[in-house]
Amino acid sequence: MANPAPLINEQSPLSKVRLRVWIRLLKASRLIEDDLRRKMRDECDWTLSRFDLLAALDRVPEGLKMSDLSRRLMVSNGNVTALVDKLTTEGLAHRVAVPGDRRAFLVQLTDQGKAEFAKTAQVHEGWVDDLLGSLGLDEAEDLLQTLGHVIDDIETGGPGISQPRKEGL
Amino acid sequence: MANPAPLINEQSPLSKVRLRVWIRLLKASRLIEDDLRRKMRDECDWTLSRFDLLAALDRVPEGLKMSDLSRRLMVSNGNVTALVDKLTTEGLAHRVAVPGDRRAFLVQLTDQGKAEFAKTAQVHEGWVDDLLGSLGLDEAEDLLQTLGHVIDDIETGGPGISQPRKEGL
DNA sequence: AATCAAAATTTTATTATTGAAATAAGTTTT
DNA sequence: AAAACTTATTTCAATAATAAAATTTTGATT
Repeated sequence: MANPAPLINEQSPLSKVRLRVWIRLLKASRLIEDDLRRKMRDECDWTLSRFDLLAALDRVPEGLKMSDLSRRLMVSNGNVTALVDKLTTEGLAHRVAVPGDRRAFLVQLTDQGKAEFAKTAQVHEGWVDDLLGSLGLDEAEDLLQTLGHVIDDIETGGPGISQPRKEGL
Repeated sequence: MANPAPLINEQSPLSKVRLRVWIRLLKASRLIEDDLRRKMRDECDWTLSRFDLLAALDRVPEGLKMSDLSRRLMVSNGNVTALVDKLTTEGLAHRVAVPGDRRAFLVQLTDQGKAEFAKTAQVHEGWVDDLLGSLGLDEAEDLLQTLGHVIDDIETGGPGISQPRKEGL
């Protein structure tokens, strides 16, 4: 009655709705990210990548390997190398040897790094709170859950594995 | 009105939840975008920017000005120039004069451009449908609505205007 | 041990994007 | 109609990110 949902989803409403979701998700994300990036630059003279890197390190006091950082931040290895190098010369982070593996090391925040991050993180949280000001608690929690499902689905079943979905196209 | 919302939101749970929402939104967005970018490159030999540009043009048959494209795609003017130049030399788009304003022109798709976009758009929709496969219709529609609110709020009340929020800090 | 493949990081060359200055056309003010 | 703005686009130099190759170390197999 309401929706006879065709089995062939080539033209199904659902795939169109999902497409619109993606477009809107991307737009929201860019809108927020661009604004945060601009504020970071103008008001703190930081790049957003730098903030993200410090945020990742701040959450794991024992430190993270380069490859962990690369994976978590979803940026290339070379990029992490350059970022960590810069933070190191500025005294915000340092590399410490991993006992038993001379290839790798852990990147940790210095005390100065922790302190500077703490300051900026507070300001950053305020910006985000402003930008997402339209979200009430319930709405925010729903969103959190839905996005969580999407992420899990992509990370587990998703891209690399590509289970067969349909025969024709 | 409806929300007793503490005036000091510095440590309020809500701002923390919003921060988590932002982090998750960004993660989902990157996960999807990276995957689409990779597939575009590997399977179609297209950049994602190219696809986005064609998509914008496809929706507006009468054509769009460079500045419109720049605004819609949220990329710089110079970037649009370069992209349109490339599409033009490949015969997918062309510039047509705007009567009455010799500064501007409209960028339109050529027939070839429309045809090639149509093909790729179909494939693209399939990828998105897969990536967002965890979203049912209801969930997708909720998400659509919530993201719509977020976007509207940012675009109208948001960044440029910056009504005073707090004195301290 | 000697060899080989995998893992962790760095280096490199290339590409994409930006932001700012430059050019040019249109609009408003005086 | 001159001067001063604003808008539309392009050019250009600098930045940031990537992908791929190179280095070094580890772990496993023979």
